[in-house]
Amino acid sequence: MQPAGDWVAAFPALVQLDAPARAALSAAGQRMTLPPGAEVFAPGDPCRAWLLVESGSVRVQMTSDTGREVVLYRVGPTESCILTTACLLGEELYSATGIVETETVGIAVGVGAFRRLLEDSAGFRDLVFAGFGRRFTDILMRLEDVAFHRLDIRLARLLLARAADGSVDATHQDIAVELGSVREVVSRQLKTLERDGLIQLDRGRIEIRDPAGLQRIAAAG
Amino acid sequence: MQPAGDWVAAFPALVQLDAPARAALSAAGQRMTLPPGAEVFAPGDPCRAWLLVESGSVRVQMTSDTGREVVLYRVGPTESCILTTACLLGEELYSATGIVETETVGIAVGVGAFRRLLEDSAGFRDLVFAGFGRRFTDILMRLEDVAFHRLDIRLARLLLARAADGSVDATHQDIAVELGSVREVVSRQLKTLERDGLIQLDRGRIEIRDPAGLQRIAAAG
DNA sequence: CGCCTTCCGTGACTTTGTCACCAAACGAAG
DNA sequence: CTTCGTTTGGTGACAAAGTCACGGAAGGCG
Repeated sequence: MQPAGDWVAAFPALVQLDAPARAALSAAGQRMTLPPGAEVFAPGDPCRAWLLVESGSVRVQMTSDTGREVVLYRVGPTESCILTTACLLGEELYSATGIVETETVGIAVGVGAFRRLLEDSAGFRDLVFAGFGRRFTDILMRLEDVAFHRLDIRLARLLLARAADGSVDATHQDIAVELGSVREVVSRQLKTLERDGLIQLDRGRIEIRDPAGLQRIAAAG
Repeated sequence: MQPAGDWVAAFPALVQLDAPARAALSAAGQRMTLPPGAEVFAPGDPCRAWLLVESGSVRVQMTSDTGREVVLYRVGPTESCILTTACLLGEELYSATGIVETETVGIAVGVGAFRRLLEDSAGFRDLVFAGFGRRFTDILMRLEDVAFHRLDIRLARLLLARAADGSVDATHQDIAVELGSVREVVSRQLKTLERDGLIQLDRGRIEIRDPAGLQRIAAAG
């Protein structure tokens, strides 16, 4: 726990808040650091607090009864988790899992304080709901992707999006979860891309050899 | 347009509103009747008003670039459309289509009045956001369904859910859109169910012959 | 009745998912 | 360094679902 105003001041997103709201956030927010792999919430959990990420990244994914998984979205710095907001507002239980990806510093605001802030601060309301609206569209895109788009196209797009320095660090399983598919299929697709000279496979890593070629595949859908 | 308070009084969901909010809603809301088939909004449209259904039903569905469609949810009496709320809050464009199913009487509240009501009325905020939270979970369920559940199971469930009086009035195409699949596949599955004596097919209609048998299939996943 | 539109059935083929194994690469313990 | 268990990746055989291309049957309507 930090002195009041310390972490609040560090949030660009919070400058729009009026003084009383910032003070209330400081007082009510519990600041915490979570290690990679930590489970922030799981399906069936009641929602006890509104969550705001200061630094790091939390991955939110859904698991089916058959064990298959799909990544819904990630919560990055200055963002809040739409599922948490939805659960708080609708008084529902979590229906997905939140997993810390990189060490994350986050603020937890208890239900009571969250509701009070929503009541009292127009700035806080904007903060909460603007993000909400934008994330909702993201989820719909994800639904469209999984339901309608071919896997090779989505795979090519993911590789391009993730290829920070010409390579992607991820296992085939990681990628399958990202796309809502399964390892075997992803492995085969990657093997084909390798045979065609577009990428080169290593254990836990994929080197991009022909970005333009991947672009061509990605643009096909 | 009705006299102030007329239609507002008819809404069970609105009793929680305080007098000023009800007056504001009465003044700002545009009451309108829409025929079946009317398009309430389409992808790319800007969101000009918050929508509330008084009677009837609006189907919200997403269309992919390849022409495939999937029903996201329906908006029934006393409900509002989560996508509209999300677009208003996030200042985004519509990403789906809203189509009137049965003749619908609805209230449209302009953006300005919507924002003012959100600011001024705690009751209105509750009204808007409680529904929002619940619908969001529905969408996640839909995503899980489309991504992970077998079609025969989802089909059996749909038939049972829709079999009001022992039969379902829908074309195979209707059902395919409902499930996010395609007509040919649905036709084949239905044919199999008919061969197994679980249903009987007519043009635009499906008679349920063995609900227990369908239950067994539906329970398998 | 003839004509047109909608709805349904089906074969052939592609893509994706499931199941069952195996092998290579890695890492921790001895 | 070797052993051994775990993680990761590869592959064949098959099932489920989607795509493409038809063609035919049922209804509506002049």
